[in-house]
Amino acid sequence: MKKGDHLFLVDGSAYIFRAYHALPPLTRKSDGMPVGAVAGFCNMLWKLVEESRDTSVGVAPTHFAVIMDHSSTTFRNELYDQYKANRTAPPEDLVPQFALIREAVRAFDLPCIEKQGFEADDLIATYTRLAVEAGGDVTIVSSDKDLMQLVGPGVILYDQMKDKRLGAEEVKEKFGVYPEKMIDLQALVGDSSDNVPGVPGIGPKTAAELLETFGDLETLLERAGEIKQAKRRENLISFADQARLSKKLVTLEQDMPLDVPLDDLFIHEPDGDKLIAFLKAMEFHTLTRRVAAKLGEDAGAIPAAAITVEGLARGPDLDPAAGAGARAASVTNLPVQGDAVLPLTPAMLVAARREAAAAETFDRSAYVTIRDLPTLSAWLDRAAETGILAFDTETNSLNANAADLVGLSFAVAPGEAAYLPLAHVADGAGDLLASDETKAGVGPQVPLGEALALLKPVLEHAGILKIGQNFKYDYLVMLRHGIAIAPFDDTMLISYALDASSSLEGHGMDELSERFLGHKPISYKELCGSGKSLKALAACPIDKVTEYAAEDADVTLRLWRVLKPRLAAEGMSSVYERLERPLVAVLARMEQRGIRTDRQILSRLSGRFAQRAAALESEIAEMAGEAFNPGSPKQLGDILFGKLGLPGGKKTKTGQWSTDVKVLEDLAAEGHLLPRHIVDWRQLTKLKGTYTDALPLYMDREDRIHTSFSMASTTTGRLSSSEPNIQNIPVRTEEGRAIRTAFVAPEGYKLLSADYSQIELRILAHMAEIPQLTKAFQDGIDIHAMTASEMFGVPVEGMPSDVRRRAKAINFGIIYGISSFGLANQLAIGREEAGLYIRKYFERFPGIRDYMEETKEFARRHGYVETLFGRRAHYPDIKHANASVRAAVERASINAPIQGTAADIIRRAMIRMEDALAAERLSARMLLQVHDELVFEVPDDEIEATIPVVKAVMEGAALPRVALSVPLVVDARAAGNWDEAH
DNA sequence: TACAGATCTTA
DNA sequence: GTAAGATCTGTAC
Repeated sequence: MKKGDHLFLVDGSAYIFRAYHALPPLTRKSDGMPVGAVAGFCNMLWKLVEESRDTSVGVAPTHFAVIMDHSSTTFRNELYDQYKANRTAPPEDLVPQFALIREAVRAFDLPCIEKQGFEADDLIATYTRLAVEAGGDVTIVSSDKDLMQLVGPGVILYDQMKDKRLGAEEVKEKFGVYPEKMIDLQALVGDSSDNVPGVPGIGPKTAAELLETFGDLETLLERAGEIKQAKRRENLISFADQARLSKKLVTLEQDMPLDVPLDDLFIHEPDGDKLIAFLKAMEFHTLTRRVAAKLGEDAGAIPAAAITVEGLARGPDLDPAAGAGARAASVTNLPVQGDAVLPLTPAMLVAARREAAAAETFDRSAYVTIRDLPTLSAWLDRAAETGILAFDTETNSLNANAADLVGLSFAVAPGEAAYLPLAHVADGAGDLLASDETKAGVGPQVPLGEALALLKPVLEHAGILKIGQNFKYDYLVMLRHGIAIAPFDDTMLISYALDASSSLEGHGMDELSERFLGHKPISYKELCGSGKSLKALAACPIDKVTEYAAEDADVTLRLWRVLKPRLAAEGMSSVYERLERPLVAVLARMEQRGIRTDRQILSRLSGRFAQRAAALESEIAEMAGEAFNPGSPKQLGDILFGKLGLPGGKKTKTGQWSTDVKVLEDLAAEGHLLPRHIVDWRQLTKLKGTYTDALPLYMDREDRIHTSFSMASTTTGRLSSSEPNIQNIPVRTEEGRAIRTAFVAPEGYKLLSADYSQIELRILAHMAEIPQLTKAFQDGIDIHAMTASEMFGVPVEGMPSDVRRRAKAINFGIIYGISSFGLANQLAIGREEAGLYIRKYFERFPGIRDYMEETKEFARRHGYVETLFGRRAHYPDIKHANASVRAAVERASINAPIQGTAADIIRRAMIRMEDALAAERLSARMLLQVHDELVFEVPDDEIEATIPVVKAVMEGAALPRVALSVPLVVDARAAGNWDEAH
């Protein structure tokens, strides 16, 4: 080993367990021997060997070894007899595979190193030290945090599964300390899986914070008395020795005796025959083919090695003289396609697809630019052959309602993708003076009309599945060209049905690609720039756009191959097929229609708001004694609590004075006029800035506003609305409600608003099976008054409005996963009183408490909760160590099934609505959805006939899948504008 | 120019 | 106490 050399150390034991648990059980066909972990191990090792030879990715190794654990007892057990005592024995079908895996490493001609009494980590630590001392670099292939202490100059950790390299900075980012402090951090935190005790009550965040403050473990333990938090201080003092013991346990031995010297890990010439013989014996057909192709060997000519369980029991036949490594002289680049063995179960298909996706690479230079009709035609024929066409539109705008097509991209198989430019112009040709010659400067393009004529039958062909990412956009763009795409799949929605979660990332293509394909696609920014340097897509060079656009289609197709089988494997097909996919076209049409808006009303309101705000502003300045920006919480805080010396209450988490409405209202209640004015000023400027000034900017030539609904941005299944958000148009105050009068129906039409009454409480009554609530809903009784009557013993007749108000707040609180803190806030009462109310409520309705506990338990057991229709919301943080974080996640998990079931129900209503209206020959058009409300545009003379149809569809939307024990009630009203209809 | 934080709007 | 999105300010780049 010398300077410039590079040692790869594979943490073999970790590899085995990951391979075993990540993959479904697999047995050798011929004799049923379990080989799943062996298969996973070989695939990962082969991939690593292949990748590491690609010097463009990293530095090619000169030395290479696979390190294994030898046995379960090590020198650490002498330090602490409980070390790793809680480890369970490895699974029965994994045990025989250990020997096979050692055999596999030898087949790869790589040294397989282990030593009695030491862990693999100690061997890794020792080899690492020696290599660094010799001037070499080290890559440790593992993601185990126990190894992070070794990271430093020349030493990195490589997580092969995630394709992540960890240096000192990444360790710091992950754990808050640099690698040299990792030992101290682990000593404090402990490790439950290794039974390292640590200090109770100290987790990674606290440990990093303490080490930041005190420097190192010893100093911290000596000065523990200075710590403010009582519990933490006590624990650090009484468990100091336990922390010191933990430190010994987690410290890796860097100077253990070695049987194989470092220099013997040098990579030799390969012996492909031996590897192929082994792989054939294991009956890993795909990998055998892949390896043979890469090494230029004829697999058929090589006999399988004789490997049997019995043979292994006698001890493997060692051949230390054999060469090493798998270095090919000629590298062929045959993509491996298809599933080698027909998978037998959905889970196996998922695993096979995931494995295939991880192995496939991206070659942007293979993408094709389609410049003539025959080429386009050939691509569409290919789509007809495969039955699959991943498809993406490239446009000049993010707004699908206004976007013009610039080009289309297609993929028919992984790596087989093309771009069809349709409306590209030479750079600088955007202005009116551009001549035809300038436009011709980008080369020939298929005329739009001819391209669409060829595409339409394919995009509407029942035998060809179109695949998109965020397909509503592409659907809408093509709809505007007279093409209604069918059938289709949407990878964004598949991902959403599978993985909706508040803490996981979103479902955008770039994120999904990195998560599932380990590939980072070209970003729009890289292609077109951003900000000032932003260039129109149509003006970007076609060869660059080809790489970008074809890659998007390619990525979409590969994502579909990985994600689609998961639906069946995880039981989520019906959510996707009944609640997600059918809504795409419905929403696309709603967005396309838009809602008519009265520009004059908005402008009059803007004027009125401006005038009143200006008057307030001058009064505010006068009272403050100086002009300042009332819209700046910072300046306002300084004036109120600094200059004027008013009693300031709360501070925000950034240390600023809080000036939110509650603080200001409290001050106003004490008789201060300035805060009152600020509150009024804020309301006026809010209404003006967010609504009356902003809405006209979204109006089209027909005075209609087209919002964009997002189907995949909530955890619960609700939709969201943006640009503009029509789901938060004011309604509570009179001034705010005036804005709703600007949403109108055109001449000869009315707006019809239909909303579910108390849908979430009804769902709660059903799900928690509360007899009193169910009965009240069945009898049509005022539910809040009934609750108040039960709780406070007040008769419903002549009930004071304040008693009902309190009960109403509690009912809502229950849906939100009640806490005494929240209820106290809502009702402006003390925490104790709020807690009393809650206890009283649970006494009256014990079923609700049971339901809440059961929901939390379900979430803890599964990591997700479910709606009545099977939609899942994932909460991976349900067992979070921080109690307040955990409580927040618990509340969310209580709310999600209720909110989500309501969302599912209105989705079902929307999906059925158009057909139901058409069946009655009604021409009502659905325009908006606001969580529990649908807004329609209805011809004057059809209103009477439409209302019962709309109500019937909405009230029956849970059926037949779910028969609720309570009725769903819908209130519907029609008027000239949204305010009066609502 | 980009982003986080505070605030406010809805169901 | 649940679920969202928009706007404005202030600061970092």
